[in-house]
Amino acid sequence: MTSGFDDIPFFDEEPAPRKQPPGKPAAESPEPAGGLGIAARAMAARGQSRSPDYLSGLNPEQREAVETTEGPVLVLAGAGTGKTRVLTTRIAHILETGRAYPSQILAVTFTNKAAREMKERIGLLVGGAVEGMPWLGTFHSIGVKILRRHAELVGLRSDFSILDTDDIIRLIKQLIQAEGLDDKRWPARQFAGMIDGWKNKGLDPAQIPEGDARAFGNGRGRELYTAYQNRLKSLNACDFGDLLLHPIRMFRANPDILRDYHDRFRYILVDEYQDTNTAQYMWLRLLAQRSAPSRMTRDQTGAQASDRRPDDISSAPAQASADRRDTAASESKGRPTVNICCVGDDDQSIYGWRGAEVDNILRFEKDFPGAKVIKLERNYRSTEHILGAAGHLIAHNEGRLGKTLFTERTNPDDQKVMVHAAWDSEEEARAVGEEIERLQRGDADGKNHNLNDMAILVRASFQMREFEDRFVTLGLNYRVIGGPRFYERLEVRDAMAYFRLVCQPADDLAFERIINTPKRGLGDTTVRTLHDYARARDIPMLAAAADICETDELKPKARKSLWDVVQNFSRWSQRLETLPPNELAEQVLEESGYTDMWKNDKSAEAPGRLDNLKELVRSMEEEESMRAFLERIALVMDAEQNESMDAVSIMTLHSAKGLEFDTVFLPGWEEGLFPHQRALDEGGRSGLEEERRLAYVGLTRAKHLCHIWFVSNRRIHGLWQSTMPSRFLDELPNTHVEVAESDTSYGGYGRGGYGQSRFDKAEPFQNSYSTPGWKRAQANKTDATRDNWGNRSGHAVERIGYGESGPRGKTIEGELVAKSTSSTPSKFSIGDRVFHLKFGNGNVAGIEGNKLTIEFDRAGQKRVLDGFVEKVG
DNA sequence: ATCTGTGGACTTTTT
DNA sequence: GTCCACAGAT
Repeated sequence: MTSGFDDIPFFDEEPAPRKQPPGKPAAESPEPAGGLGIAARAMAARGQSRSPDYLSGLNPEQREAVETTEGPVLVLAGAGTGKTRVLTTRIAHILETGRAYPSQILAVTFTNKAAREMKERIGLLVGGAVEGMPWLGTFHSIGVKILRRHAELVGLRSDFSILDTDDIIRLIKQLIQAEGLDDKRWPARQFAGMIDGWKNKGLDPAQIPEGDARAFGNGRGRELYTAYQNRLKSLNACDFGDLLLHPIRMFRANPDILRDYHDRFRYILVDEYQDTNTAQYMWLRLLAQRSAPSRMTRDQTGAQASDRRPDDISSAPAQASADRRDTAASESKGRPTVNICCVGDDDQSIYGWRGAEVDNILRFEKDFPGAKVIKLERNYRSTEHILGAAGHLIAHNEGRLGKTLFTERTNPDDQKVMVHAAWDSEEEARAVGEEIERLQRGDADGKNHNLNDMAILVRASFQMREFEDRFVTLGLNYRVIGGPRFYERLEVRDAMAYFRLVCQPADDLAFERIINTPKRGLGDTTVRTLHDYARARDIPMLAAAADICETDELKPKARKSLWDVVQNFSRWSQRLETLPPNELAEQVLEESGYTDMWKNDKSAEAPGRLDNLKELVRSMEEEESMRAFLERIALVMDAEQNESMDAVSIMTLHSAKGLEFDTVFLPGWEEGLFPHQRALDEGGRSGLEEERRLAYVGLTRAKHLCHIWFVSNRRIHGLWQSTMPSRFLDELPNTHVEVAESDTSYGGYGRGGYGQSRFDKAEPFQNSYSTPGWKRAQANKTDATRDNWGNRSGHAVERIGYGESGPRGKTIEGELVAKSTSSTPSKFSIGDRVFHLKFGNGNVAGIEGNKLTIEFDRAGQKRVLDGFVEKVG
C-alpha cells in the first residue's frame, strides 16, 4: 500500500493550502493540486442549486452523515446500512466542495482490504484515480509513514524494519535465555502476547501494572519488556505496536511536529471505530485535538495529571477513562472544531480479545462534546426475517447504543431463518452439503444459486475441516478464506530474510535465519561465536562476520564459507540502487544457493515452494525498490484472491465481518463452541456478549437465506462429547425462525437425541456412490487438475492464504473421490516407498486400480487414491 | 546434519 | 485427534 518511505509527499512538497475556516463554501477555494477534474466538477456543483449526483440516492440519514462535514460526527452504521458508501461519499463531498485537498484528509481503516475498497470507490465517485489520497490507509500503514519521516526522534533510522510475529518470538526467546530463565517454563509466545496486550493499551515498560510485570519470568516481566525494546532499537526495528506507539511518543515530545499534522489534517475519518484499541484511540486523539499550542502540550503530555511523568504515553487504563472525560471536556473549550467522523457499529465489536475497546465508541459523545450522532438503521441487505432474528438476538446484550435495523422491502416469500439439528458434525457437514447442492440445482426455491453466493461461517477454524472433507467427497468447489498466508510460508520468509539483510545489514534476525540456509556448514557453534562477537562490540552480526573473517577465531572451513556470504551480501547491497528489485531478488536467490536448495529437495512440497519463490519474485516486478517491497509485505499480509471460480466460501465468523452472501450457513451453534467456553470462562458476561455480537455478525451477513445448525455430538480435542444447543438459539424469535423438520431419522430441535447410538440412524446416502456429488466427481475426473499442494483433485479447491504445510488437516480419503478408471495400470507397485501430504511416508501394501493400500510409518494403514501420493527415493 | 519420538496446546487474528 | 517444537539419537 505504501510505497518507499522516500517518496512520501510531505508538507514542503505541496502547495500551501489556502487557509480557510472550516465550513467556508467551495467557491472561494483554489483549485486543489492535481485536481483539475475535481475542481471543475466542484465549480459545476456550486453553480447548481440541485445537489450533485453523488448525493442523490442517499437516504436522509446517510446524507446527513455525508453533509455534516464540520465538527465531530459519530455514524452508528448497522450491518448493511451503507457504511462504506457514507464514508466514501463523505470524502468525495469534502473534495468536490473544495473543503480540503485530498492530502488533507486522514482516513484510517483496519485492513488493507477496506482501504483499497475505499480508494476505489472514491475514485468512482470523484471520477478517475484518486492519486492524491496519501493518507488513506490502515492505522499501521499511516503509522509507518509518519514514523519513517521522524524515525530519528524515537531513536530509529528511517530505514527501520518491521518485524513479524515469527521474528519477534525468536527474539524474545533469546532474551528469555539471556536472562537465564527457562524458556520452557516461560514461553516466548506467551510473552509476545503480553507485550502485544500492553502495546494495545499504549503502555511503556515503566507503565505496565505491577501484577503483569510479576506474572512472567520470575517477576522479571518489566525487565524483559525493557530489554525487548532495547533490542528492537539496536536492531533498528519495530513491531506492529510500535508503528502506533512511536508516533505517539514522537508527537508528545515534539508539539511543533504535531502541530504540522494538525494543520495538515483538516478532516479525519475512521472506519470500524468500535474496533479501535487504546493505543489507536490515543493516536487519533492526538491528531484530532487541534488546540491552542501552549495548552495542548500540557494536556497531551499528560502533565495535567499531577501523578504522571511527562514521558507517559498515556494514563494507565485504570485511571484512563475518568481522566479522559475530564481532559476531553476541558480541551474542547475554545478550540477550532475537530472535523472527525468515526463510523462503526457497537454491535459488531468482535475484537475485544485483541485489545479493541468498545468503550471508545460508547464514549464518543463525551470525548468529543457537541458531537453529532447519526444512526443508520435502514438496512439494504437482508430480509426482515433475518433482521428480525438478528435484532432479537442482539437485544439480549446490555450497554448498547441501541439501534434497530429495519428494511422497507418485505416479501411474503422470504424464508425464515432455519434452524437444523444434526446428530454429529459429520452429519452436519453432510446436510449442509446437500442443502448447498439443492440450492445450486434450484430444487430449494426454483432459483439456481451460485456457489459464490453461499458461505459457511464457523466459530473456530477446526470446524472447517469437516466441511472440506465432505466437499472434497462431493466434488463441490470451495474456498477457504483466512489461515496462514502466502507471506508466512517458510520459503517466502527465508527469501524475505535475504532481502531484508540486503537492505538492512543490521537485521540480525534475518541474518540468523538464513546464515545456514541453505546449509553452509555454519552451524550453532559458528553462529554463537558470531553472536557473542557482535554483542561484545555492539555491532550487527553481518558486520561481525566480516570482521571475524580477518581473524583466526573460526576454523578455515567455516571462515571460507562465512566470507563468501559476507562477500555476497556486500555485492548485492551495491546492486540495490542499480538493479530492479525483481532482478536483484532473483540474483540473490540464485547466487545464495537458496533456489538450488529446493531444486535438490526431493520432497513433495519442494516444487510448490519453488513456485512460490517465483511468484514472490514476480510480484516484485512492479515495485520501485526492494525496500518499498519489504515494507508493503510487512504491512499487507493478505493474499489477493481469485474470485473467478464458482465456489462456496468457508471462513470464520471473524473474517466474515464486512462481507455479505445470499445464503449463509452457520454451523456449530452449541454451548461450549458457540458461545465458546473460553470466552465465557475468561470474559464472563462481556465475553458472552462478544460471542453474541459474533452471532449477530454471522446472521447479518445473509441477504436472503440463513441456515443455522447445531449437533448433539461433537469431537473436541479428539474426544466425542455430547453437546447442548446454544443458548443463542433460544434467543431467536419464533416469528422469524423456523425449525427445520429433520430429513434424517434423527433430529428435531430440542428433541435431544441422547441415548441413541450414532450408528442407529438410517443414512440416506450411506453409499456415497449414489450422491450427485459422486456423479459430478466422475464427470470431473477427466480434467483433474493439480492444485497448489501437488494434490490432484477432480474439483477446484482454493485456499486463500494457506500454504506451508499444505491443506492443514485436510483428509483426503481416496475411496470416495475415485477419479480415474481402473483400466490404467498403476504406476505404483507393491513395496514402493511413497509420500502422502497428510500421512507422510509409507510403503505400498496393496493396489486396486487407482486405490492404494499404504502402510504409513506413522498413520498406520490407509487406503488412498494414487493421485494423492508421490513416489519417493 | 537429519531423523524420530515426546510433550504440550488446542478460539477468534490484522497489522 | 493432530500439529508443532524441540531434544536426543543416528
